[in-house]
Amino acid sequence: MTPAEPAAVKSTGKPQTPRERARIQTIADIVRIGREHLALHGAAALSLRAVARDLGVVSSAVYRYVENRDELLTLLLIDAYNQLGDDVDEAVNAEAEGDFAAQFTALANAVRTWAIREPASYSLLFGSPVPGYQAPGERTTVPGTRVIVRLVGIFDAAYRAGALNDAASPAVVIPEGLAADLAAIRGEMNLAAPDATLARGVLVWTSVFGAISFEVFGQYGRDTFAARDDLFDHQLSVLQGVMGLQG
Amino acid sequence: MTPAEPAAVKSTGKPQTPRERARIQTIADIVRIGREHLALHGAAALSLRAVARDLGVVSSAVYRYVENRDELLTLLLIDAYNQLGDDVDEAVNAEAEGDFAAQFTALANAVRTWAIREPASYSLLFGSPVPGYQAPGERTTVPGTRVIVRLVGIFDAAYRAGALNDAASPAVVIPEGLAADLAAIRGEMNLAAPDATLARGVLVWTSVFGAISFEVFGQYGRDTFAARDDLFDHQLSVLQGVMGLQG
DNA sequence: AAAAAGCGAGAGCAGTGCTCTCTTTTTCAG
DNA sequence: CTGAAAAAGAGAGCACTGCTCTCGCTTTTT
Repeated sequence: MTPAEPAAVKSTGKPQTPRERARIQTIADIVRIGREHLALHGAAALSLRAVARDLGVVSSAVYRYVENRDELLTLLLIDAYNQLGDDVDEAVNAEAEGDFAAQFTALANAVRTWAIREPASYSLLFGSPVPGYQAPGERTTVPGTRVIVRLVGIFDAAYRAGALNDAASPAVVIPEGLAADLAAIRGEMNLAAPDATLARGVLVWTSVFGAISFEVFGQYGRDTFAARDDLFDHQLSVLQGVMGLQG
Repeated sequence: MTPAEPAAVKSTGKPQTPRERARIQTIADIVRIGREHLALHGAAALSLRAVARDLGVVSSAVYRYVENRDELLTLLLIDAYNQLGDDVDEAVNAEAEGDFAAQFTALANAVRTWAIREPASYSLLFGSPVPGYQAPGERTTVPGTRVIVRLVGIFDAAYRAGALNDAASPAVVIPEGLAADLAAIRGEMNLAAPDATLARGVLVWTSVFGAISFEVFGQYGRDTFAARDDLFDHQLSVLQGVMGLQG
């Protein structure tokens, strides 16, 4: 599964002095404790003072390591993105190279499993934005796009391999503005798939996260769906059909 | 659009004494101010003391009207659900009675428009749950299900009218557990549509909210999609195809 | 008119984020 | 090896939060 030790610490070469090593260790401890508090009480209840208590240190001391509460949120955000990315990569890599349908299913199931296991982290990444907190794009963009990059990679590889059934997308017209956006994405990510395929990929992407969010955030009633695994499987198979992925 | 005056106050008959009328008015003021704070600063930053200040009263006085912060959240939750429900009803009712595709599009666009206009309220309803806060089902279930009830109603009416193209759903097998859940829903809501249709309806439901959440929560990058209206329109048309709704 | 209930003000408690100063410890340069 | 510099921890303090309690005052009810 996911490693227990957070790796959100910048490893600029080898740690030299013992003080530097201690500092890195302390930051790692703060992230670990913060992750525990996040899992137990949620993001809004994340308190630097409580982390300091668990660390066995007075509250002002943690400010030597973490600039403020938002900085800790950023560290936890990056940590969670990488946990999720690792899980997804592992699951997708376990599938046969040419079995794009299985890869898609594995990716979606990995996201769902992680989300159910770490609902607070999932909320932090994909839920309502924490008020007053703006994630610094230059630090979170790369880990934050690992899953979507992987998903798009699967779809594009499937397209290149001729594994996408074009009959699934009839005469759907892509408006000009959207086509421009998609062209930019295609260029930036070196994709081959045409507009209709990319647009459907976006829909599949949002739909997968919509289904998972409904489950994690409790939007289905409490007792509406008992067979949630079945439900998700079914949703995936329909989305697979939307994509034209032959199962 | 939506009325400016919140109606989340229980109107048990006519207000009798002036004190009772003043009380109802004060609660309405608290909800109105709370809604403003919610829109400006988000749910987690909603402070009873700040509401008290805006109300021109000392902080402990609001506890005469609202049991605690969670109670205020519940009032705002109900208020927001009803705002959204009113907007959706109005939009759907404006369409021709037999034009189910237009009704579906109107519903989805109404939700999206409201969500973009009131992102904090949307987050409260459909985002990460507020930690430590559990919405009291007996007060929120009815307003909270207005949209989905309306959506299912559209789909079921379309099915009864023979307006759903069954060719869209090939040999998709519904597992036993999911079929049981769907049967329970069908019974409870007096539906006629078969399992495959209901299951697709659930997918469409979660997909619509997934797309809106991605937009409102900023999950697309900042500049990834400039033509967001086009994108949403396209997603709706694909989902319409998934449902087999003839446009 | 007297009793009861409702209401607002104020003090107070425990918690939060964050800053500042002071002291101790560690690192580094000469 | 010694003294300066840097880093770290402790503690006090400020402004804020949710919430409780008590004390008077006003309105309603009996």
